[in-house]
Amino acid sequence: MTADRTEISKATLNRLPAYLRYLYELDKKGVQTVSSTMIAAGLDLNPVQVRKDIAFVATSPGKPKLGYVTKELIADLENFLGYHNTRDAILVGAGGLGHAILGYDGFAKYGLNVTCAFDVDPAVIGTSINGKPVYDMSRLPELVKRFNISLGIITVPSGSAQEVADLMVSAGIKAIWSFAAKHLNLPAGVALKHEDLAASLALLRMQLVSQD
Amino acid sequence: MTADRTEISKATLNRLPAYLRYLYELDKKGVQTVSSTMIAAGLDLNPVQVRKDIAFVATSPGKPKLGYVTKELIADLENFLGYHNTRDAILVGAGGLGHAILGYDGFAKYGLNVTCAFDVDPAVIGTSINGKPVYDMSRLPELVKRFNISLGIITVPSGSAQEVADLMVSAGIKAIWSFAAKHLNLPAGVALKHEDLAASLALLRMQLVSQD
DNA sequence: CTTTAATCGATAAAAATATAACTTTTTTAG
DNA sequence: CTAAAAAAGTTATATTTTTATCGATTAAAG
Repeated sequence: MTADRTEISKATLNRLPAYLRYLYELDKKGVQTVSSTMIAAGLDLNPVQVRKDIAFVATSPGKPKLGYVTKELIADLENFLGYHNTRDAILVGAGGLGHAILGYDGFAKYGLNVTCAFDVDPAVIGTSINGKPVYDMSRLPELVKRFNISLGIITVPSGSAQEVADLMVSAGIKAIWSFAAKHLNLPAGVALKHEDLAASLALLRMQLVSQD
Repeated sequence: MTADRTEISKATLNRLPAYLRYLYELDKKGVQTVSSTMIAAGLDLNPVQVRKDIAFVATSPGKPKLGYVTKELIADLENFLGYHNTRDAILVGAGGLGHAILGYDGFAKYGLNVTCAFDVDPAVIGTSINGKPVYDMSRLPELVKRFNISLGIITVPSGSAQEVADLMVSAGIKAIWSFAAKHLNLPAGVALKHEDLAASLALLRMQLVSQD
């Protein structure tokens, strides 16, 4: 195990970006120091939970009665989340969703740089979306290797998702962010994050139904 | 509480759509019965977990040595997840992501019908995306009330997300699906599902980094 | 300078979730 | 017709995650 002390929990990691966003807001308002109580109140969380989460990432301890120095905590979070350390990624599937992702420049802030896209549709191959070229799928292995890309985004229909994933893996990609409604089978050592919109929707509906 | 026995867990609810998708595949291949072991193997899960999850939704019990009848289990899952019971929704923010969602007809399968969109940009107001009209934001309350819409999708920049959410709530919307990178403050009784792409990305990067 | 109230950090308890162990049932094979 | 195998169902244990408690610290107010 490469764990420094105790491994950071998945749940914590999911909350950190929300803290960071909240801190940006406070900083913009000129708030110098921020307490875990304040963050918890702003994000509807438990103060103790916030404090524990922060303990993982903060380099300097918080002061009683004041809390943490806003700018320092922001820096610590950004470092921890790797926002300063940009990674190149490719995207496969320049359809509706793929188009939207390529068109969104906000990921740069999170240290993600989508360099180009791939597709099989001759209508989009050769075009450029938001300055990012769309290549033929067959060129994927070559380009991934040449630029040493480690992250791939999948926005193809579920029918071809596994095929695309296999191609990515064989080209050397080490992490896949998939928006396809399909379970992907990947070898150990390749990280996967599956964005399951159907599941999200199910969760929301369930809350909705249980009200009336 | 309307809980039949023990309340269904959030984690379970997140897995059910994946089961359903897998069952569709098997059914298409002509597989008559399916065991929890088979599902678990296909989706890299624990068989007991699958069995417990299924116990929540299945109307008829599984048979030892055989498992569940594929078509029956599909029907049970679809019913449970409410896929047959379509809900109307509106979307606010006809930008890149909003455009992609409006253009995607796959949500119908999940019982979600996005009827129309709203925006403030004169360039898109009055146009139609995938057959869905885009109205001026000011008409939102009127239309939500007229058609008794209960679900709203937010795809606006984070700066205006809270404002949009407030408008939705005051118009009578009871569930919000937000893609904005911003914590929303909502009154009790309004359900919220926040799609935090930054958090997803953080999770993925962390796995990636811990490899090398 | 002393008191006060707020907050941190650490530890403990509780709740939720996942995994494992065991028992029962039913099909298939000998 | 009986034994073996496979899988469901149930109960128990372990793990993870959240929440609560307590003493120590310290900026701010009197």
